[in-house]
Amino acid sequence: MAYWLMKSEPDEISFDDVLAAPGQTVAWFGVRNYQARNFMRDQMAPGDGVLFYHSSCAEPGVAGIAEVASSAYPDAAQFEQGGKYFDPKSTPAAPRWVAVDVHALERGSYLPLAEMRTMPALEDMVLLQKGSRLSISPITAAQWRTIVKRLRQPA
DNA sequence: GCCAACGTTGGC
DNA sequence: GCCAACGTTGGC
Repeated sequence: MAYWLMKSEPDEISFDDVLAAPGQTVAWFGVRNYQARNFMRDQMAPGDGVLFYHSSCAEPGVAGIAEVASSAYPDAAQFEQGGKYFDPKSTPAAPRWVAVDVHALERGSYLPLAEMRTMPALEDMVLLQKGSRLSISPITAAQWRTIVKRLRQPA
């Protein structure tokens, strides 16, 4: 059982969008970074905890709690010629990029990035390190507990 | 819109 | 294999 923070631009897919999706589940595709891909391919397993993070928006932060709902499978978007996520170097026989399904569980009271930066228990988070821009990053069990507890506090 | 930081590409 | 140039990310 591992824990992850996954970034999404809410203009594209917000946590509420996932809650509203059939089965409260969406495919997490379009990752085009090897480190993030390797986490999905090699380490993610169904049931892993996910913090759903909103990036590139007015107030970045953690919007809700989710879980990994599948193991990694080839990202279909890499084969869609002309599409935003097309990769000419990928082939169906040797797919380069993978996706996983993510299932939304619980919307917390929003935890802004600015507040995360004030929490000593979170100072080692990959997300908070200078220059960090990984779209998927591992978090520790202790960080997970701290954030989930905070998300569950009434606003 | 700016810009720092990072990842990738490609010439050599 | 080096490294400069370029593209992208993402907070502010």
